[in-house]
Amino acid sequence: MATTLSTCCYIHYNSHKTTISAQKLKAINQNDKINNKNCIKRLQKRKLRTLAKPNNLSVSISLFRCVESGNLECALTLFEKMIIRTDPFVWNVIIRGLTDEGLFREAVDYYYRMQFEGVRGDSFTFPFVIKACGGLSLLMEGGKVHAKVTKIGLDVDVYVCNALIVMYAKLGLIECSEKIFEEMNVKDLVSWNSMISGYVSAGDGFSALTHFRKMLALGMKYDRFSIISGLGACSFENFLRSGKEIHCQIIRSGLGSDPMILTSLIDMYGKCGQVDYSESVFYRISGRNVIHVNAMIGAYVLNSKYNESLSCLEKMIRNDNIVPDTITLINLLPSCSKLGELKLGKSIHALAIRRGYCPHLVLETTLIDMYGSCQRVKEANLMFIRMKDRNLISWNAMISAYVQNGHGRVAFELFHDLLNEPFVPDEMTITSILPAYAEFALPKEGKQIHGYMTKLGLNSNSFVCNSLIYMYAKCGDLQGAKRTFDLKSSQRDIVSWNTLIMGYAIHGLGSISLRLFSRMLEEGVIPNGSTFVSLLSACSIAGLVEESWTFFNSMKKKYGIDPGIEHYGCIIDLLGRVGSLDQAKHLIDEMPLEPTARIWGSLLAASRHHRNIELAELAVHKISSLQHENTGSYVLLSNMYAEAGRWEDVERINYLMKKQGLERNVGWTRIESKGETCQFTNYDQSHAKIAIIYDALDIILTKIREVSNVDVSRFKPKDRRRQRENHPMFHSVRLAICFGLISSSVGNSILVRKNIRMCEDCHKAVKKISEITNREIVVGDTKIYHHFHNGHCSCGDYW
DNA sequence: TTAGGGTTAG
Repeated sequence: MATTLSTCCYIHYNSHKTTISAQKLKAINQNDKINNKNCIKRLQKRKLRTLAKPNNLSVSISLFRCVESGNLECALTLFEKMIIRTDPFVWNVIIRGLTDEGLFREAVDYYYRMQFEGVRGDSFTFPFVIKACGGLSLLMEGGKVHAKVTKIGLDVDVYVCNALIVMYAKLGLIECSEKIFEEMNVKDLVSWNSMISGYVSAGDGFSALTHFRKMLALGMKYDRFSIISGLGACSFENFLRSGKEIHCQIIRSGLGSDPMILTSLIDMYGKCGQVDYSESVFYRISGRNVIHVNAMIGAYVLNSKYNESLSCLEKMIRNDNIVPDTITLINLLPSCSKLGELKLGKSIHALAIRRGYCPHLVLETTLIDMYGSCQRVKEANLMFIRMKDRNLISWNAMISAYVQNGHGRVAFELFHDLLNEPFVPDEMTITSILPAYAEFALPKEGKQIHGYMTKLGLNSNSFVCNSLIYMYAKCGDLQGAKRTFDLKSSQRDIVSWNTLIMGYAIHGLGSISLRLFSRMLEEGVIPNGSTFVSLLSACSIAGLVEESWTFFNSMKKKYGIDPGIEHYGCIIDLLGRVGSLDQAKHLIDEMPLEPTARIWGSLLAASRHHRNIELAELAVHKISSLQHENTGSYVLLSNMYAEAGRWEDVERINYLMKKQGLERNVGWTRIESKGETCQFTNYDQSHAKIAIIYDALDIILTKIREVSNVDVSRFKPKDRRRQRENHPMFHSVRLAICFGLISSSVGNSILVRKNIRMCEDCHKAVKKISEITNREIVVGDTKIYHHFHNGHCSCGDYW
């Protein structure tokens, strides 16, 4: 359609010059509000008297009828066939038709063509053209049109001014709207409504409400649009009291059954956190429509009542014959994400396709989010790839889906692709990608992304600030985390405290975590469930057994917090650490919550540490039955089998993995040296200084062999070969550490990062290296940081 | 023939 219209615009660019007086026609209707029928009659009457070409009149009428009935193609065909187009009326009808259809570019093109053909725009032309400029989001066009109306003296016309108020608000220039509004000599109801709604769309609910009240104080008569904007202002600012006042006003003024107002009321109460009030409005509506249902579902979702949102739709389909539309699906999908209802999410996707709702930018973005939340990153990616249009939010959703599912490296690649797109990353992009940096990056890279954020002016938001604290801690730069925490005191919240407590925890500095907790209480910050996850992790990693139990028991007693699955996870880690495997298994069986893959993962780690293959097999089986991504647990079990020389079982696991399409992650270790980041894989030969690295490794190998527990001689010859192939002697972590040793000054500490957990043999070896070289060696894996010093590790040999 | 309008993604 758009192409056809554009073609029409340009093919007939040079048409005939004006012969009909525009002023005459303008005079006909200038002050009248007439309906279609009257207009046609009047046109016929007047034109029969004044126009020399009655044929042109009938075309004008037909053209108008076409636009009125929505047949724009027909109107355009008629328009192009007109020999004389000097009457602004026909241009106005066409421009209006295009604007109403959302074809803003074409509408503006016709306006320029009108000028080209020497037809002057009138007070009817400009409101349409200004609306089209607002729709195009082009300040340049809008500004030119504004200059034009000022030049020809139409800047005093109420309709023109009202259109300008709306246009500037849409362009994000609310100050310009304000200026026009203030300078208007005569303001009508639409002027007030446009200004109030402009403030709401600019996110300034306070000014919107002030103007709403001012309008009432001036004795202006308000209408449904004033009310809708007023309620929008209350929703935006969480002004429940004002919302309730407007609700009373609605009832007093007899607007209580207006369907649009009822929708806004449901929405306002939902956004003010009063879903009960939303329900009360909703269930009193007679003749509910799909928009009411959508607003109610939105209110449920916003207030975390996901099951209620699903049953609401079910009831409405059954009792009110409501047919879900695109927005119903968009509102419902977050419930699938939060409840992990992948099956329902897929059904919604299928329904959207069947009903022809796709392609739809928002719907598809919500589907990416749903698939990402339900750990279906492949489906999310497929959705993303197939999208016809993408915006920054869809890119962010895809980056977030990768990060959430542990695909940090792909997320990095996508983030870099995004930098080549015409989008500027926003706070959400940064909070989405920062965990990927946290997962893999080193301090210098962490600082680089922080610098980039500062350049974009994106580090003042509390979400971003907390992500930064986490990222620094996870990059191994605890000082950076602490510095961000101290500097951002104005954006600091409970999440900042929890994050820093967790930051020290993952570095095995549990005692500092505990001191921070005390300071947090002194500052009057009340702990929440996540605080205890951080604290219990701190105790567990640092081996503070007694403290762990004290905190766990105080949660309910002292703070009224019911232990969640994460808290049980920390206690199971702790029981694993002290070797109480039976107790850990017993706790899993007896706890009041359904065990998750993470819980079984804790038991698996404990089983690995205490060489309990039977329990490890059970844990892996449970993880598989939860349909959780299973690569890590299979690899761990496979390694246990290998350590025990059970190669048939290793083969079986490999077969299982292959059957399920799972691939072992290629292990690597990264290190920063003299401004550069180097990455090593096992048995790596690619580094420029690899010969010196292997020489250095040779020198310390003799010492390392003393602590290695891999006794090749106890295997059969065939197994011995395989054992040698899997020997950790040249594992990436050792190569990276040796590179660190030869490229840094004696005494300096060495920091490396791994993408998978350290094997036991390397852990023993690095302890020994720290002793013989008298260096502090810090190794960060996906879970914690190991600080090796003088033959000991901060993890207490449990990770 | 003109202006303002309900529910929509992280």
